[in-house]
Amino acid sequence: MTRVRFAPSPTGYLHIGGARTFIFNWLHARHQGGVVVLRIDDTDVERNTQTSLDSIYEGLQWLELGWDEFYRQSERLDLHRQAAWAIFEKGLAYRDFTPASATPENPTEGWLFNPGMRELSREESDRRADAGEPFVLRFRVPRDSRPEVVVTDLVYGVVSKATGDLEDFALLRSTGMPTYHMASCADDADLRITDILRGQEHLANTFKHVLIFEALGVEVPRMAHLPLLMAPDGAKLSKRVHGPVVSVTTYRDAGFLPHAFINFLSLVGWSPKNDREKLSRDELVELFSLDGINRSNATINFTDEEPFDPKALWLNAEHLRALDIDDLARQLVPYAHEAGFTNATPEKLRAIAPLIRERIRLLSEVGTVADFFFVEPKGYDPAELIPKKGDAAMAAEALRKSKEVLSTVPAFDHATLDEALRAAAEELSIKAGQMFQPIRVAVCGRKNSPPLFETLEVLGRDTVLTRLDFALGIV
RNA sequence: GGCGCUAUCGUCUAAGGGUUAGGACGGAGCCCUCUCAAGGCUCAAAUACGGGUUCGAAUCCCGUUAGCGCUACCA
Repeated sequence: MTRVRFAPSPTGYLHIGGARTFIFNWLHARHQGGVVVLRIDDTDVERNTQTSLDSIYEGLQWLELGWDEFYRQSERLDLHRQAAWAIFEKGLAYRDFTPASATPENPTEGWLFNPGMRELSREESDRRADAGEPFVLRFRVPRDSRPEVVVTDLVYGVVSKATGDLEDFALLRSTGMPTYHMASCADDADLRITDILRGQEHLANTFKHVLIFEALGVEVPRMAHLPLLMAPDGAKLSKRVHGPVVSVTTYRDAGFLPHAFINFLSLVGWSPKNDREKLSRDELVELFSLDGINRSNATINFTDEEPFDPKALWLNAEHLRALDIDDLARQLVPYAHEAGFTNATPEKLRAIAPLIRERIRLLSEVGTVADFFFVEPKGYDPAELIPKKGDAAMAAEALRKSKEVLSTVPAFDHATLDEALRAAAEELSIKAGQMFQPIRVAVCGRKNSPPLFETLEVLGRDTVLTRLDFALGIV
């Protein structure tokens, strides 16, 4: 049984890199019919915050992928400590009494261990510990008996590191708290994690982890490291320097569909190798394979002006267009309210949805694309009313004529409107387009809009006539 | 500095010894059209650099350069 885990630490917001790691884990597990474990790696008490934890839940819940088991490392500290001391008992770890301030002597030089501590006798070590002297528990890297540590990564292939280049890393801090390496491996072993998919920044840590797993006497899980997500400036994505664009909730708030967002992220660093781009969640589960994962970092393409990767936008638009009208209308409701359209009822949105479905890339764009369905367009420049190759007089004439026609037309539907308005244009000896533009601007407040007749139909005769009057007054 | 990893159009990627180096987004143009979209068609756009190996290299090897990561009692 495949068991994977996603192990965020609540020291920051859930950003899209973390989300992608979760997605890949989820996809991998579901593809194999396995189990997804969510584990909060909160052993760094100093930096943990509740808001980070909330942000992680919020982001993860929005993805609608779910998980099967849940753990918090802070509730499993005894397990981690027991594991660490088991390693110590086997002689594979030792107490280091060097004060913390003295350890990082010179970070630019290869530090391996603090002098004198490795070879402390068990008796002396116990004695000093009993006397209350603080210490960290360090792993005793077997540099003499073993030339290198070899890992076969499912993405990066065989990678190895000389033990002579591996420092004696800490297992337990002087506070007794486990380090990330210790807690992570003890938990992975205890939770019987079979496949570890995580960011490539952990590739170098993997050698240490292999040593820990071996010391624990457990099988080393399969490893698959994922290429990192970078910002266009070449730096790793970070909330501090790149702003809210890296936060999952930003995508949610802008009106991404969760499965479109998942679709986008799944395609960065991974390829189904069949030129497919728009993929449903089920298709992703079926197609997902570690073979398709890349080894090089990928850049998310955003700018200050456009915070979302154009491809993410396009994919979202694709998924939006694939939604059925009722579903789309339902999803639009909160965004219409957010835009300030207090009169945006589900019924009205249901009527508008077909008109904007192919014109929005984000659900929030209902606010800019469909505004005139909810508020009177009055701020436009009267010059906009003037049709191409026409003048103000032509605009006024077209407006007057359309008012006359629209107030008497027998039905207010597409076919009737189409026929009546075209006939009116002919009567005035102007082109249909010259007839339509003043109406469009009067009714929508701008030159770009959904198709005119459908728009008029949704707006209704009274509203349309009122707006034509207003336009006539300013033209 | 040491160690590890990586390098194909602007971006995401396919091709893993033999292809006119393919697709997608974005860009440009044309068509469709009541505007805007959507849709259709077309075009521009890449194997980091230098050496090998080979009949043949984007692909294998070495070097250079660049980027990223690790080098903590952070994760």
